[in-house]
Amino acid sequence: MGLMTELEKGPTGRRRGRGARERILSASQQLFREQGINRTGMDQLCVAAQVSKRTAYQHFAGKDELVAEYLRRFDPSVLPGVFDRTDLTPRERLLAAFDIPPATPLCPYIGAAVELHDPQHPASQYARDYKKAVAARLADTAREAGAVDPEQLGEQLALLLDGAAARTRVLNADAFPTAAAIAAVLIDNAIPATAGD
Amino acid sequence: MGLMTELEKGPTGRRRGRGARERILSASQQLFREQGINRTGMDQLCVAAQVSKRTAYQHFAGKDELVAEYLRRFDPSVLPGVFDRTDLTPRERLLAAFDIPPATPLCPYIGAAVELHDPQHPASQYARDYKKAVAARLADTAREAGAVDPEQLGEQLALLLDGAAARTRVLNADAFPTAAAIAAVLIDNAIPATAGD
DNA sequence: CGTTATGTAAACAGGTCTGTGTTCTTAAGC
DNA sequence: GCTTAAGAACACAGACCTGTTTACATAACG
Repeated sequence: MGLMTELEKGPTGRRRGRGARERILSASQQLFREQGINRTGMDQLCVAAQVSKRTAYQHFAGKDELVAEYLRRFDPSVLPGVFDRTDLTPRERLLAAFDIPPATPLCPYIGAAVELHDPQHPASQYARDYKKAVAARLADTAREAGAVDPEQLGEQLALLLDGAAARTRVLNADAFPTAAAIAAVLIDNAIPATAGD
Repeated sequence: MGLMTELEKGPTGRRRGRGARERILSASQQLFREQGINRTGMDQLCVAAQVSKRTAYQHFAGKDELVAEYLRRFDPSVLPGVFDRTDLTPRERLLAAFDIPPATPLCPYIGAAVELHDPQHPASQYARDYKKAVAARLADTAREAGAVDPEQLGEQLALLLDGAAARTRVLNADAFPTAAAIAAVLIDNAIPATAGD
């Protein structure tokens, strides 16, 4: 009976259902990425999300909370499509982390941390948590691959990812192949020839 | 007779000499670093520089030009105290690039590129030039050290520097030791045992 | 002494930002 | 059909930002 999901909009352009929050977050992902956080005003964002400002501020206490939520929704499962690939060996999974689609302009976590410029900001804190989670996941996979010091290798590979992201942004040129080449050297050095696969 | 350098200020608090421009740039270095570029207004900056806004806008066409000049004045000789150290072997010089004072919070070039968010901005263009210059200097030193592929090694080490800077910023923890460890591995791999020193 | 830069001080213009209040409209559910 | 809650539309407040303008002061130099 109930079954009212996706009823979207009425004849006058009215939008109901629970779409407002999702539309706001979706517009945030696009605009924050394209223009940056500070250069995207709430007005513009609400227009893009087809939501009134009043509604936006009923869903989010303020822009700060929205930014934090934007980051949180960004990658809820930490590098999906990399660590989940059971068809790859652990070693291949470590390298797969550097095969990112070229459409990705910049790691949003670094962007947020730099733009907000306040380590205490909720979004900055989440960016920290996320980066630690990535390093931990890499370390787990490194352990699985038989690395001598998986924590160290995980931290090293995480640094390579961040370096590639930052350098890609500054130079406007894809730096991930370089990072992948370094990763290959580190992985070969850290994993005994007889281990893993 | 002339000899009027450093006459600084008159009895009424008036400041003359050619200090205004330098004071503005000096205040920029401090404030842009502490608060970021976008969060530092020209008003605040002029107060800190003890300069009227009128004067500031006579020296710089606008904030954009000031930001570009701020970056340009930052490190005119590209990593001073690293490439100049003739007391070190080329190999040691490559590693010395990772021994940065812990007081340095973040590479201002990355910060500017992210904050300004416009690759066409003069400051973004200079940041690109600077990063390329660093990589070239590293490549030169790598060649001097006898590396097999000095261009590649230079690019790799530059990526490590940027990775350490970005990661230090996001995590609020010094990532340069990790980068130095990776650098040591790369250098050892790229330089034949018999070359250099 | 008079002229001329150079600078201060402070108001102002026009814009954008976050966030709120106010009124009207309409869908959902009984 | 009636009630209720969610949202649209829109003006507005208050702050801050970049950049300009006006009026005044003083140091250097002839």
